[in-house]
Amino acid sequence: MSRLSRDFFARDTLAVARELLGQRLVRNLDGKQLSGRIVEVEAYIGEDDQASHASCGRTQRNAPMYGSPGHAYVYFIYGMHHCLNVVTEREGFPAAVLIRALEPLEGVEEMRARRGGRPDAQLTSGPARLCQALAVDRRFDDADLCAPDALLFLERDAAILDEAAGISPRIGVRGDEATLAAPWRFYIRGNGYLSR
DNA sequence: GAATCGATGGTCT
DNA sequence: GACCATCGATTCT
Repeated sequence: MSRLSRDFFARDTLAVARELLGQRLVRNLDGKQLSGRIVEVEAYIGEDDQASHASCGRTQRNAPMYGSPGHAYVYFIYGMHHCLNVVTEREGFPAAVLIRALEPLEGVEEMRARRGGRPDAQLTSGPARLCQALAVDRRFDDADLCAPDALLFLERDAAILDEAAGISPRIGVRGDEATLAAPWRFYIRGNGYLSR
């Protein structure tokens, strides 16, 4: 199973988001491997995207979005949750793909424990849920997901056919009409681990 | 099921 | 001091 390289992420964000469907997110936790298949993502593109954390320009918090593709942008939200993004496009242009849901593959028992024994359908079906299940927090902010020794990385798996891929506006975002309507959420139709 | 609401703290103006 | 790319419990229909 080959890892996704930096070249994969250094492209148009919508293309990266679409092609991340079906790929594996892998976490090495104390030697144990936890992984899941990506089933839902959202794209955040440039400072003109009102829903993006970069819409007000560069700050200390969103700096990783302006950095090198293939790095993580992990932010803390609502006083208790973490969310994981993968940075895309060229350095200097703020863009990223938010990983919104996974289908658990390896280390499911560990995920159940980390998620307080909740039903399996709720283990990784949300951006903050999957971070809790895979023990992803701000220690991974700006981490290089393409480094050979990365503890968090992406692996190539089967591509998702167009007829199996759904496209919709993003969830939970604020902004003007165009922002709310932008079809920048991608998901695997009918998958049991979607965030909603 | 759907709608509503509180939790809880980092970040930025 | 306001806001927040969420979650889970509670309170309805």
